Amino acid sequence: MAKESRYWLVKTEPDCFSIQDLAKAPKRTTCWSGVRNYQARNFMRDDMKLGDQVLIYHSSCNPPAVVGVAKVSREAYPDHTSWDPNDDHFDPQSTKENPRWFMVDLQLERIFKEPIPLDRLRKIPALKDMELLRRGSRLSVQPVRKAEFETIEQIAEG
DNA sequence: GCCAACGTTGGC
DNA sequence: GCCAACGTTGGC
Repeated sequence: MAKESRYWLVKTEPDCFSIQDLAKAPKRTTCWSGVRNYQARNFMRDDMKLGDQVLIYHSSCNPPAVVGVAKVSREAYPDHTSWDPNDDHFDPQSTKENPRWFMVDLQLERIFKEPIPLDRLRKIPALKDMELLRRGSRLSVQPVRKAEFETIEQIAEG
């Protein structure tokens, strides 16, 4: 499924980096650094392609919600924050010769007029199999099915 | 390769 | 702040 996915969802804590921060970034673009989970890394490194659409999700906030859409503007390259001893995401086992962690660049497409909160997503039958809604789901980069993406877009457009 | 201990995520 | 669920680590 991941191999064919052209739609994704990434989580971010808005206290740390929000979609509004992305809107203010140069070229409305950011490198998605700091992912330190192998499954999430593999999706970024192996499967995310230029132009793929990415739902932005705000987590650890009230309410947690899907807040907008970005697109992949650069495919995977090594996450340099893993080499910086002063960075929170430093990993001494990642080297420039053999990088362990990767990231993509994301460019903002649009911010939803109304964020779609988690409890609302849970009530939508078409989304019942979303990874995000799975009990205990913690993946910070995850594939989204086309139909799920389109359902969310329709809701966001009112 | 098993699994207990530990650390992290993230909703509530 | 709590805690369930999950991922990683490391001893054996």
